[in-house]
Amino acid sequence: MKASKEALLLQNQLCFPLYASSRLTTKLYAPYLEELGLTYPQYLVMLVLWEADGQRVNDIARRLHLETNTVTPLLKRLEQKALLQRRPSKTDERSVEIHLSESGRKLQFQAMEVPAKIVKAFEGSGLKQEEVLQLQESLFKILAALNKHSNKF
Amino acid sequence: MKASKEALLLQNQLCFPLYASSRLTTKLYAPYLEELGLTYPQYLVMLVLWEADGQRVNDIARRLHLETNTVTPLLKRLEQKALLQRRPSKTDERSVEIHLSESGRKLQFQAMEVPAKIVKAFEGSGLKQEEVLQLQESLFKILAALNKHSNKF
DNA sequence: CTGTTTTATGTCGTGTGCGATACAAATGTA
DNA sequence: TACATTTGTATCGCACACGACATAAAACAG
Repeated sequence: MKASKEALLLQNQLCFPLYASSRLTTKLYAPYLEELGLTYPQYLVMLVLWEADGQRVNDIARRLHLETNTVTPLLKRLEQKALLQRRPSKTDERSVEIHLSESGRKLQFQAMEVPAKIVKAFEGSGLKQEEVLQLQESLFKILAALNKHSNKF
Repeated sequence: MKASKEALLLQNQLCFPLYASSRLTTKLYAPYLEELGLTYPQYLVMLVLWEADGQRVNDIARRLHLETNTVTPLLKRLEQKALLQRRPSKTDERSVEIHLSESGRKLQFQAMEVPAKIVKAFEGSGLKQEEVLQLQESLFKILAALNKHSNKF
C-alpha cells in the first residue's frame, strides 16, 4: 500500500479495532469477575495457575505474553488476597514459585460459571457463535505471528 | 456450554487472545510512533483529529470508545507537545474544542508512512493479507456488538 | 577456581484506562 | 422564573503495562 491519508482513516486500521474491542471485552467481564474479587489480568493469572500450580514468575509472564515487571505486582496483589503464596525455588534461588492457596484453588469452582455468562452476553449482542470461533482462531494465529516477530522467543 | 474446567483453559478463552494481541500489536507500532514522538493512544487521537479538526472531547472519546477522563490527560499531553490547542466552545461553555496546530497538521505527512511499515512487519511474520482483512472485519463487527451491549449508546 | 556473562526477579518512572465523584453550564419543567 | 435534571469535562485513586535499569544467583569460560 502506498503512503496515503486513506491508510490513516480509523476505518482502515487493524490495531484500533483490536485495541478497542479488547478493552470493551474486558469491561464485559468486569461485573462477573468482581464477584470473584478479581480484575481481568488477575483472572488470567489464576487461569494459568489453575492449569498448573507451582509455576515460576517467568512461566506465567511468558504464558500471558506479559513482562515480568508487570506480573510481579499482580502476583503480590493476589498474595494479599490470600489466593497464592510466593516461595523461592529450592533448586534455583533466583526463581520464585507461585503456589495456590486453599482459597485460590476453591475459587476455580466459582470461576467456572464465568465463561458461560460471557458467551450469553455475546449471544445477546446478536453475534453468531461460529463467527466468534473463527475470530478466536484468527487471533491465536496473529498472536503466534506477533510472538515470532518480537525476537524474544 | 456447561460450566466446566475446560472452559477455563487459556486456549478456550476469547478475550485473552484479543487482549494479548492488542498489546503485542501496540508494541509493534511503538518504534515507528516513537519517531513521531507519539504513544499509540496519542496516535489514535491524532488519527481522529486528522479526519476532522475542531472536535470536542466527547466526540474523540466516543470515536475511540474511551471514557472522557482517559482522553482529557491524553489531550493535555498532546497540547504540551504543541500538536493541538484546547479551546472552550463559543456555543456551549461546557464543551472544549480541540484544534490542531500547524505542527499537528504537518505530522500527518510523517504518519502516512507508518501503516505501510506495519503491513510489512505483518508480512514478515508470514501472515496472509487476506487473513488480516477478514480479521479486521470480524473485529469491527465485535466492536459494534459490544458497543450495543454497553447500553451507553 | 576466578572472572564474565546470562538469567530471574524486581524497582522506578511514565502513560494509560476506568469507576466514583465533583462541578458548572445547559436543558427541561412546573 | 425557580428548581431539578442532564450533559460535558475534569479530578482522584487504583490497577495495569512496559522500557530502563538494578541486583543477586547461576552458568560458563579459561
